[in-house]
Amino acid sequence: MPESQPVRATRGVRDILPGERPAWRVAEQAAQAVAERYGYQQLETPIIEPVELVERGVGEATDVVAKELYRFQDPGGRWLVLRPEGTAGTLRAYFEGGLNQGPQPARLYLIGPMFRHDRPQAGRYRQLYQFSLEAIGEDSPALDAEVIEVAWTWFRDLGMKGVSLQLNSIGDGKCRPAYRQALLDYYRPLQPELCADCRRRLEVNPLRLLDCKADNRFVKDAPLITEYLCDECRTAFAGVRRLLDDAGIEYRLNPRIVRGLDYYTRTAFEFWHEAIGGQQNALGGGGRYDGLATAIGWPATPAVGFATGLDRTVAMMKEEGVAVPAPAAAEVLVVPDGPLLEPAARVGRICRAVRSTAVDYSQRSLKAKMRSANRLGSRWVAVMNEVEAAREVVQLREMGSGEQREVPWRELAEALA
RNA sequence: GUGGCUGUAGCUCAGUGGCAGAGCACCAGGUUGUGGCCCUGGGGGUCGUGGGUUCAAACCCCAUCAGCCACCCCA
Repeated sequence: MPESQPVRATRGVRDILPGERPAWRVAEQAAQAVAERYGYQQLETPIIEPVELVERGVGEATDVVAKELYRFQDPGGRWLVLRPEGTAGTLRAYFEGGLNQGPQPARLYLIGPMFRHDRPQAGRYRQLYQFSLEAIGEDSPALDAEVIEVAWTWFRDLGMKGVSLQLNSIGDGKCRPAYRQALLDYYRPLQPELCADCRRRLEVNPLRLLDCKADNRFVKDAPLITEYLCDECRTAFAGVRRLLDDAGIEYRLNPRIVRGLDYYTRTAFEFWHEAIGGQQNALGGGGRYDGLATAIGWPATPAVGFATGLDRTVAMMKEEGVAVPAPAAAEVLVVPDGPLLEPAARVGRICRAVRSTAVDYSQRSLKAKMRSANRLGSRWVAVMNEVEAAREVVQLREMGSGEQREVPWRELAEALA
């Protein structure tokens, strides 16, 4: 009888069990393959980062920082965070690791867990996994188009169909202030009618007013950022669009895409999936973030990138029926009939030279062991009793055909080859 | 932060006041060394927790905790 309630995983996180891992592996390997095909190199950054990196990089007024950050003090009293996204850390590593002194742009990608303490629900987790990719150190709009193309190709390689690209430009430090003012001029008179969140946004981050679903009716007539872009931003945006057109990548211009992180400038985009139940339809997003480097105290450096969610992508693969065959846990199962631990372990070792092999050390009936062999999906079973162990032979059974023959241990490698 | 729904076996769940159940999983047997289909049996339950009502509570009431879903935001 248990002493108390069984310990379960903490809220909003989950295990990715062996049955699901093959689909994850397909998604991850496709990500690596496509990124590397475009000349991007993998990097890993720490999951813990100094709190300043995220507060100054992502922006203190964003939901991600203001409400969702896992923030804690380490035993030495330093304030740390569990990274909520990968871009700020990647840019930090770019400088600290001297990648800014190599060929530019540095093309980098990262696959790993991120942490956001919001309320969990379908498709939304407190530990989520992202594939993110960045081109750092050059401001060509061709790189904006390139990173979009990488993400686009990744979804296509995975066999995903219902993905759409939403594209916008949100200007830069030069033209955004004017637009910001225009937004304020438009929204200020409406203030009494706005929802509580929007009244706060009005003071803190007016761009995010466009994101509000509750005040949809006001968003419709709000001024458009694209009307306020400066010449440079306008030219850059046109360049991105021409490159996407030329690449045959379809997109929808969506002036309401403003992104939830402060560091974006100019190009902003999101990938949506026609939501299959639930509102968590964003598969990824990104854009240019020329201001991030200075925000975290490094020299001004242009960069562009995206982050995509593996959790939702894998879920959508399943929804779309993308087939991922699950390989057998072990191709060979060694089944001793009786207490024959050493001989069984030895036979296992022999088989492993050529095939993945597990050994059944249980004391159950032979019938029960054969049943598990069947459920494991093993292709062969090597059975032996005491007499056979003494003679150093096994009965090698092929589960598919049911054919079985006696094989000496020394010939097992050939028999399984 | 706000709302809705749900907590019963390892898992998925049925059970609306009167003996705590099913399917799956697990073990054994049917078959004296041999899997899949089938059949039989077995082990396994503080009915989330605490209190209340009642002759009697998994069921009704109160509280509490947890989970899920949704708003919001995002991947």
